[in-house]
Amino acid sequence: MEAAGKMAGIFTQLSPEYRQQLEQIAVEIGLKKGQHLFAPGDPSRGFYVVQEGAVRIYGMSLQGKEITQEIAGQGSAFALASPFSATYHCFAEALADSRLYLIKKEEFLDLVTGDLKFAAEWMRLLSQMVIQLRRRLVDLTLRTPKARIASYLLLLSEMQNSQTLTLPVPRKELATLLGMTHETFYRTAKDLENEGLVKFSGHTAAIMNQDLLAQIVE
Amino acid sequence: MEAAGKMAGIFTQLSPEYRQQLEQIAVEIGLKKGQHLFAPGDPSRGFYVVQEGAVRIYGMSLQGKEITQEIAGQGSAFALASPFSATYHCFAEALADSRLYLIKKEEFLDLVTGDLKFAAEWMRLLSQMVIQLRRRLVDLTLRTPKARIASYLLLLSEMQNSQTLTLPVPRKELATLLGMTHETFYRTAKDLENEGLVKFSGHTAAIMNQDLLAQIVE
DNA sequence: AAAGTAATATGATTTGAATCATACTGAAGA
DNA sequence: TCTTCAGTATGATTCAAATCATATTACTTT
Repeated sequence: MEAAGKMAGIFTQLSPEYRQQLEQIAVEIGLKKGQHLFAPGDPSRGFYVVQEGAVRIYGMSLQGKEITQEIAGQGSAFALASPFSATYHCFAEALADSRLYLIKKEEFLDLVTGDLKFAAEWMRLLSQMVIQLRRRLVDLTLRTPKARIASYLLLLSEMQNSQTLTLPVPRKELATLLGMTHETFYRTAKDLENEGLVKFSGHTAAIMNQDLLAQIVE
Repeated sequence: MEAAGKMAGIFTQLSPEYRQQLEQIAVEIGLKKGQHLFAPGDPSRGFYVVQEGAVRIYGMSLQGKEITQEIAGQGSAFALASPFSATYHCFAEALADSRLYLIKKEEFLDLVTGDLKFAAEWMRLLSQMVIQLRRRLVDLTLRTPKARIASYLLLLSEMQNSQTLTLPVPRKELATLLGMTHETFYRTAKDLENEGLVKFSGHTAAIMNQDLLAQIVE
């Protein structure tokens, strides 16, 4: 497993102590780009941590429309709720050739249900996921595409602690994460550029005016 | 606290054993219709169980647009993630004169972090909340208003185990729960009526054609 | 019973984002 | 190197739902 500094997402908040315990039982898994790891209804094997590459978690309507729920890059964990569920409830697909750790549900449950402090940390972690998901729900339903993009850029800036951001995936993918079509994303991103707030270039983005960007979020 | 049969929502799944323990530490609280229980940023006191009445949990954009996240009726618990958080993150408002139980976070944490089985159940509960929230997110972004209404009616039917449903709140309120304006709700509901799938009347709804309704969801 | 308010209901209009269409660009593969 | 394909970019059009406006009906409350 990566050093804490390379961990991304909420999973970071777990104590090193317990991350080490998980490391003990982690099983390595390889995935080719485009390969699916699981789909709704598949029996849950456990949760995953991305060692290398990136995995997209998404839901789909029966008409085939998709919404990306999460993009798990290096160090991120996903399907964290699955050890307590019989099946997976969404799709997971490798966005690039990837190496993952699988933490098998049975072994994980043995650990977490046998250690009060570990359990307490895991409850905190799940609670934070609930709170973040609620926030996301409010964002997607109440905010404009422009505000969602601005908000996401500021989030990245905070996570990477820099005004120059490395986008975890092609911009095309960001669109579906932010609940819009890629056309809308490109157009709106261009608007932000024209207003001098950001500058996109390849898989990076530079925040030119943080204050104005924050204003758009509100 | 009510008998298990009167409990609604995910909280029901907690063992009676632990519900009893919570009952020991529950503090009764009264709320007048329209009164606010908490707002984003307020220090979290713990979570609540509705004994009588109904509470609406909602988020708000800075422009004042609202999205109802949850309507907690008799027997439902809300703010279940709050014991692990310093503050509340949304609004809670009484939809009617209500009596609630407050389960204070400190006492709850003492209980849950001191009993491995209780902790395990609570982790399962939080995991299910995560899964349900994800499903809701997919629904709100991918499904049409019509499908969302149909889906909700079927959910109610399942929960109440009947084709004749008691709506927990005025239809007006359901609209914001389902992520649409009340105008859209009334119109779309009327469409469903005209197609002979449901029949609304006051605070009840009758499912006339379950199969067709299920077809619309898909 | 009257008055006032909240909920239900619908019509007309606007609008923001999806959709459809097409083109350009740059990276990866043959 | 040439080809192919994925990603980026924009224009034109459509469309569903929000918004604005206004009634009507059903509850409270006095």
